[in-house]
Amino acid sequence: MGRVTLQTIADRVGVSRMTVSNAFSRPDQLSPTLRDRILAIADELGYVGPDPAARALARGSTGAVGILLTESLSGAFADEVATTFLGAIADELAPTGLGLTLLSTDTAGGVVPARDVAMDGALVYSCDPESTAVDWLLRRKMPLVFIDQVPADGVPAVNVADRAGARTAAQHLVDLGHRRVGIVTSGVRGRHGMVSPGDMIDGYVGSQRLSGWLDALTPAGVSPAIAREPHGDPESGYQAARLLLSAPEPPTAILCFSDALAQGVVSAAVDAGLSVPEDLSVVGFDDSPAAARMRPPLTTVRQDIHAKGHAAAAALTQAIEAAKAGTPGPAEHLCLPAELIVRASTAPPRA
Amino acid sequence: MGRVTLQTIADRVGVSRMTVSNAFSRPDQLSPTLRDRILAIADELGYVGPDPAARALARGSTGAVGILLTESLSGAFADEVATTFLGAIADELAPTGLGLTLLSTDTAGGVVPARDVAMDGALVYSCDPESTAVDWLLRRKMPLVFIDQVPADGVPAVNVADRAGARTAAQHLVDLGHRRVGIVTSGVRGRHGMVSPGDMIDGYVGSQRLSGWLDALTPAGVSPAIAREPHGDPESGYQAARLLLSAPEPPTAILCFSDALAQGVVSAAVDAGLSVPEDLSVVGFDDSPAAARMRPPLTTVRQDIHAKGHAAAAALTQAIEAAKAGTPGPAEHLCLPAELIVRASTAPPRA
DNA sequence: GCCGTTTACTGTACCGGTATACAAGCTGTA
DNA sequence: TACAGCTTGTATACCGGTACAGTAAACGGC
Repeated sequence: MGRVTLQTIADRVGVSRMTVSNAFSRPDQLSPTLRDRILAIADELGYVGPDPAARALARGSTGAVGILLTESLSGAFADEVATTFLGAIADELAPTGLGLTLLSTDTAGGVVPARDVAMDGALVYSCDPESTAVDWLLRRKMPLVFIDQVPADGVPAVNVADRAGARTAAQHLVDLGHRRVGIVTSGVRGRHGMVSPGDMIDGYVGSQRLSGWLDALTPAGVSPAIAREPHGDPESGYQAARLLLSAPEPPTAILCFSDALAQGVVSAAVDAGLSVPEDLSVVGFDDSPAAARMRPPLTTVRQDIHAKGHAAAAALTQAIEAAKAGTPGPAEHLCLPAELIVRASTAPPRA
Repeated sequence: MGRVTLQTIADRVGVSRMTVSNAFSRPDQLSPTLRDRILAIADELGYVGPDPAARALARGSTGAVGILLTESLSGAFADEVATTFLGAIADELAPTGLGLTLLSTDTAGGVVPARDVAMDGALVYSCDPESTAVDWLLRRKMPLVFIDQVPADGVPAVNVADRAGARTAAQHLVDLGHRRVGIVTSGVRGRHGMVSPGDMIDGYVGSQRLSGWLDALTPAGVSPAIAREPHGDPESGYQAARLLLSAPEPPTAILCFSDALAQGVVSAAVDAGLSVPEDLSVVGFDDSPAAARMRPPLTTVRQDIHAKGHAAAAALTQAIEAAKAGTPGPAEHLCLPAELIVRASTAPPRA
């Protein structure tokens, strides 16, 4: 016995296949009695509903959107900011009934998800704009939204005022009187250890934040010592801080690329017998839930990740609608605010 | 101008549509020279590759598998254990070229992802087995793997020895001499605050761990005080611990459903002027990265989440292969070990 | 009682590919 | 020379639906 399709049911009920299709997809097109009869027989035959793949082909839309994440997916899942963002996206998408497909940039095996998976649109989150995966998405001309990426013409973008936020954070330290400032950052590619600004091959967010810090530090005559690790976990922050603190003239304050790194920095300071903020001020970035829980509570730059997710999801569904309707419309470039949250991990340097 | 399809290219090159299809999907079926010519013209026409939706219909396989997660997806993303698991799954799937589609159980809007999204198989992670979403998946007769769920006949399952692990943890406390033991757990549904075992409507994992704890406590004549919160974050652990510690005869040790809750429990103890482990022993569950970083480092029950992800992904790809080949094969029920890791958060009670 | 609407259903033509069997043109060899 | 055995390319028949343009009958207004 073959598979049960609309035709099987149609034959059995004695109506046309189209009527059965309508029974499932457009209930208002047939009489309730007939519909009930069809549904009953379909159920009896073990029919589950129109085949999604066939429907996708016929309708021209699959019920899913993709999301392209940085490098290895597991890296993204280890990052609290990324997972929070994903959660926000998922929440926004749920009521629309869209599924969210994680696209790996891994192209091994000859399969390229960005090219080979059916979807109605995609989010591109903090990816290398030169990567082949992004290129495929662009070539498919599907509705896209860039998040935390260098904005591109014709593609809606959602970003955060990273540069302004970073500048405010650095200015805060300058205002407190710090003149020896360290920076702890991370990134897989490029040099590690003590680096100079030119050594950094970071994504858009990384370079924006660095620019912001320098925007405030340079006019104040401060040239920061920068320690850079491959990863962004607390352990890496610990290592980077040790490097900075072992210098002949150690910094009195450290700006971190993330709250996770800042956690490690604080631990390193404590282990080195320094107290925060008296001996060392520490500033994080993102205002993750952990930031407020730290002791001392961490001064950091807050970004509203849920708002970012909301905006991204909205922009995507809107782009999909527009594409379906044939009305491209202009690609909006959104920029969400970033706000300095002063808590207890920063103070003036010891006299 | 319409869309570019295989036919467009075929007409332009002067070959049959099938040959163009082969140029993309089965390069060994035509001469390299012709293939190059076809590819060149396809590129010139802006053809991106075979349409995934059409290919899915014709081939009978989409390049994606689904994953059904507990309740709201954002809840899952806030849970470090779940995200680590997702990362592990994603990593396992990447080399196979399969995309991973997150299925929301949200059925609002008339769209049910579990029924309406095209996929080759699905993982069901810690879901209510009675939920309609799970039911749809079962009815679609698609290859499934149940993870952290009550195993079902005919469906491959991956579980952890939660009960045995919990028993070992509770036994550890009993052996140390504790006789007043508290339990901190969480779950959205059911009663909250101080509860008795019967009040808990928890998932499989929750009830397994509880059973394990009781397996060791009951024979020792210990009947634990149980505090239950809706959520599983540190803040909830804090609240639950306050409840337990404010009792007339507060516990000398607390067993927690997760490391995240344990973090809050430790904070609450510290804030109450108790030192861990001298005044209060605390045991977590999962051995998340944070457990070893806590101070004191947390005694906990370790489960290998990467192994779980690996096993689940392997079971699913295997089930998909089997289904494709028409060889159902028996559904294996795997159970991964759980191991007590004794660190510094447990000690004998004060004399 | 006539005519314009609505309701309920059907027929046909796709959506954009892939599997499979088959035909034609070479090659090698007995 | 004749025949088996590749290599290349083609023709046909689906995969399982949906859109859209009918058509026939029931409905309603005057």
